[in-house]
Amino acid sequence: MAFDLSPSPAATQAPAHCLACPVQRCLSRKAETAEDWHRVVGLMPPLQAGRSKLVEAGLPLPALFTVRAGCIKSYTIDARGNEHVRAFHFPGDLVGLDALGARRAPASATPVTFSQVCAVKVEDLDAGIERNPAFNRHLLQRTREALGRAMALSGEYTADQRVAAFLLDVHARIGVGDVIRLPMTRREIGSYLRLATETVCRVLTRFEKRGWLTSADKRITLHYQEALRDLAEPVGL
Amino acid sequence: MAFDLSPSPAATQAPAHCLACPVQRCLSRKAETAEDWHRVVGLMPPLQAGRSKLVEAGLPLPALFTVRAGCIKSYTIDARGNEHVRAFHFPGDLVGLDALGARRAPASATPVTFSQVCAVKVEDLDAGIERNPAFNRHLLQRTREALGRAMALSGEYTADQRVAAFLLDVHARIGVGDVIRLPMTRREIGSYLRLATETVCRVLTRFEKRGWLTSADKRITLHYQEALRDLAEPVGL
DNA sequence: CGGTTCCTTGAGAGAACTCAACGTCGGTGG
DNA sequence: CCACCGACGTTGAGTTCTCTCAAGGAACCG
Repeated sequence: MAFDLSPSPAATQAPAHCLACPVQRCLSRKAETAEDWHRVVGLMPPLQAGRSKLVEAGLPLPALFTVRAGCIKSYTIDARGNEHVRAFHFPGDLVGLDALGARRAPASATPVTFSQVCAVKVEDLDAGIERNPAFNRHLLQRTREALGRAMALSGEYTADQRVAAFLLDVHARIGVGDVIRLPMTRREIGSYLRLATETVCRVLTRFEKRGWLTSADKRITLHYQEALRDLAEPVGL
Repeated sequence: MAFDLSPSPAATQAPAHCLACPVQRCLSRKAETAEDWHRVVGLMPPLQAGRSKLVEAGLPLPALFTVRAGCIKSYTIDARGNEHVRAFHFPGDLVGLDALGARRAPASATPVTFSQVCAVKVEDLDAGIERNPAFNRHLLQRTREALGRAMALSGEYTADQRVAAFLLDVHARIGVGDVIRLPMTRREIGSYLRLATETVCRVLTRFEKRGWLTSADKRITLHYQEALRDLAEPVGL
């Protein structure tokens, strides 16, 4: 279902920060009344990398967040103190879906880079769920998408396939032309893809030697997406 | 949230096959009217292993299914013709959540063994969503659970950890005393856990040599769950 | 500037895979 | 009735991919 870009009847009731919001795919678009608008869209102060937690694993979910700018990661810390990145959330994505309705959040969430998010308090969301079927479908849809992504990633793939799929996915979501500005470190990428940091490096070097891309730290330029696509195809992200 | 076992106001409106249903956790328990009961619960003829598909990958989801007896597997076939099991569904589980709201189902579903399921047509489900918020919460909750399971499994674990977690999970769901009657083959277990068939065998043999269990083909008897639990703990299924 | 974190490359180790072989079981057809 | 076939389960041997350990250079921050 493509997103409806035509002006909604509620457009005139939108808060000022919504009118200037770069994100098109947002929970707020499902709001039907001015009351709902302000319930649903609470712009939060800018977030610095790693300075705050939106969600704390083990505690109840305080709110559901829509990323407006930047990048948020969901992660867990295992018994040995190692971090495991579960997801990267880019503008338009919802943070907290994995905890919605659960007593305790399964993962923490924190900004990877300078970020801005909108928050919907869980109480308000529950109220919205009761009354607005469009909210429901939106949430169910997004949760299903997250499930699909997790399923795809849980498959049995080589390091090359994983990295290729990751690059294409990130490119599709925040790429500008052929260029990707990666917000996260190699270690975080490796944690997300279940690869050692060194393996991520080696794969990138390998791709670069083949002329498929140019890697300058966090700036990746894709030269030959077809090759990456051939590799990543089985992953089906 | 523990399931409410007290007679619901709708109990007298239940179809005959519901009164005799062994499954307690079912979409039907959310029905509020006689109309909903029959909309939601359509008992299907018994299914033989591998003889039919409930869901066909690539096609729209025809209905959502609740497993009443047996075991259903969700799976995909990759470009090389290899099967990848995404999930095993036991009595009480919903089949098709990963396709709900999507144009095309991401995975097929077929019985692993002699099974019985109830079906809710997608149209009826949508109607239910509009009117009954309890449906929604149920669906969202189940989808979130599936997401949690996928996330847990997508982690980076050893073969021993995976198999231990799998055995405990299956035991919790369909175990009788210390005994598990596995409905699926070693190949299917390996496909689900992203391990070679031989590796699954070797791990089971290893566990048996340590006295943790007795493995006689599809019949597994757990002797020392603590040891398995210690291994599986990081997986957090 | 030090100190820390990140990125990169090399060398060796280990876990799981592939290939191969064999016994068992259940179904099928001569 | 039984021989045959295919699928399944198990075990062994060798290989391969990724990890771990180690080290050096670059970038960033206080």
